[in-house]
Amino acid sequence: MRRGSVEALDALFELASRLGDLMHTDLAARELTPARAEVLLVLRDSDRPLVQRELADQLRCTPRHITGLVDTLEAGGWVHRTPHPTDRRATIVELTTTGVAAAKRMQRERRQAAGALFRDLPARDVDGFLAVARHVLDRLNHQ
Amino acid sequence: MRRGSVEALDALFELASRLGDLMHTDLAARELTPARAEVLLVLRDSDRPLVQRELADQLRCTPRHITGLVDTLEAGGWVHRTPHPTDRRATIVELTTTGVAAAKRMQRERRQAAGALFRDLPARDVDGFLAVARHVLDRLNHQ
DNA sequence: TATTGTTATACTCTATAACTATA
DNA sequence: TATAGTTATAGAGTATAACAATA
Repeated sequence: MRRGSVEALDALFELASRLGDLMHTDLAARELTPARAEVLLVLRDSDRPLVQRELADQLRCTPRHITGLVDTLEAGGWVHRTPHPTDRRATIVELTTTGVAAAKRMQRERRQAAGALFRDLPARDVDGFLAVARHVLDRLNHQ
Repeated sequence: MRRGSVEALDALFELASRLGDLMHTDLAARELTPARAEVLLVLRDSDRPLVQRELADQLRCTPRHITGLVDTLEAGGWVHRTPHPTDRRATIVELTTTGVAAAKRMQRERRQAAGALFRDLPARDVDGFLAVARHVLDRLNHQ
């Protein structure tokens, strides 16, 4: 077996866990959670409004779960629901001004955090890290 | 900012998420969950029996949470509680034979999975990946 | 007075199943 | 008959606060 594989896997999980904790704390200060923040980012990344079903597909979760997330986000003023113009079963979810601002801010902070984490590493090393990560992701996805 | 930083961070989270899903599925087939499996692994890695308080410290969670995890693990026959010989407030948690077998098996499977994921990459690349991961972890831990 | 583990309570993530309205 | 979203229910991760027994 490849030397260092287990260590690499351990480091990967440890890293994800620590970064996840940090994110969680930062989001909590703004009354958000990782799952709810993810909804905002998906809406922000989309070039058009999404229907709840599409949100469920993109977040890989159940429609039922989306109902709850959107309920909370709507109550907090981040998104609002609109009836679909032609399909009366469907509900369009759109970011409010507040939601757009929150998503923008999260994107900016993510860029800054990424920059800070890898700052004093040679570009070559970061590229190598990314290449390995993508290689492993490919393995997982196709097969 | 370092080019590729954001992509590296994204890939890292994606990877952790996919691997986490796989683990979750595998563990569920054995009536375990990630949190409960972690208890077994910590006990297995320790050279001596641990008290619940020590488990909470090592898992970075609350003593209350440990109570629940150990309750379930004990009911399932993976661990058993023993009164501490000298400190009557404390409770020692030890793996049963079943628990030891489960922990061993998880360790073996983790080694195999790690090997499979990184198999067709040059050792140099895996080492580089690990070095970057550890560098970033250091940044997070000390500062 | 401090510590160990517990009861009580609560929020969040996530899922399945049954149901309503609509396509 | 299939689909979108909801109500109902449930398990799991995780936390804080209050408390009893013990150190």
